[in-house]
Amino acid sequence: MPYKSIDDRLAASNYRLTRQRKAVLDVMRENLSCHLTAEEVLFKARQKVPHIGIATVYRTLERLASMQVLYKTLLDGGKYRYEISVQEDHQHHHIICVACNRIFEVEETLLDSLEKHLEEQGFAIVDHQLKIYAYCPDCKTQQV
Amino acid sequence: MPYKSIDDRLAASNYRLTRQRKAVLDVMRENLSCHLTAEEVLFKARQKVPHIGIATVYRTLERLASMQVLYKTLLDGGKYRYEISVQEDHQHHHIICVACNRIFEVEETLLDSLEKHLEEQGFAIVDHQLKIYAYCPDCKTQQV
DNA sequence: ATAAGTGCAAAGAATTTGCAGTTAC
DNA sequence: GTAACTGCAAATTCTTTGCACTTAT
Repeated sequence: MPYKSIDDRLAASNYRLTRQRKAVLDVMRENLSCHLTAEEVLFKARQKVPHIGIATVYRTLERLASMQVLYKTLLDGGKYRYEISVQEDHQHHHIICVACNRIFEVEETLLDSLEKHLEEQGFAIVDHQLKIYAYCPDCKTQQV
Repeated sequence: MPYKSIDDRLAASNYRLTRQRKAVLDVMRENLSCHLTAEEVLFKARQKVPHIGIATVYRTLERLASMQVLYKTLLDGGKYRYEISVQEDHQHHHIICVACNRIFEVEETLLDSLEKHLEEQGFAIVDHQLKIYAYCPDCKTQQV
């Protein structure tokens, strides 16, 4: 299993563990299945390091994403969102509630047959991402 | 079949068919399975109406998307892309080549069982979208 | 000691908006 | 005739970058 821990990946890339970077990383670790925007990360990180700036947050998120420590995605609304990537394989399948905008995760199992089909057509699949727009159970109930 | 033609949808919404809007709509009709950015639409539309401005293009695309005439999506790179929606049900499943950036369409068939599963959990699904990142057959062949 | 990282503010890129003039109906 | 639409330019929003100062190693 070629999975490397986050700490291994950090150590392998002459990455200085500053207070700011630790704060960002801690925020991401404390919000395991959240899909945070840079601004949300900023506010949470400021509870740890009050003077951290948005540029540092962006730079840190960008760097962590390029190291595969975070997964960066453009789910909706024109803002990037970041999520910690605890497993090697991606499983970024989301249900976005069209009423409350909460984001739910779907477990991955189902795209294997499609992938097989496409590989037969000559594609070499690298990654995939599924977005489902729906009313979540709470919002569905609240509708008349 | 509750499908309404584009013209019906336009007529039903006191929509004035200006030269600019006709140009944008024609561009979209002439690029059936393309996923154009606003800027790409602008340049193509200027071949028909030279003085059309980017604001008009955005306003028209936005309006057509809200009428379900176009499908608006954020595929990659932080820009919205627009595609004409010729069928009632959405089938916006794309393969994005990670080498040449071309976008391929996948026919839809496979997410039914997943939807059934989620509906049982209390979700009411509105739409879904699948992105697959891959090397396309051409680029795969060109790799050593 | 010094290369890397930070915060600020300014720059960029994509999109939206205000407004005075224009046009489809 | 008039409400809707247009083009321009300015404003917004999100993200990136330049630079002088600071800090982890």
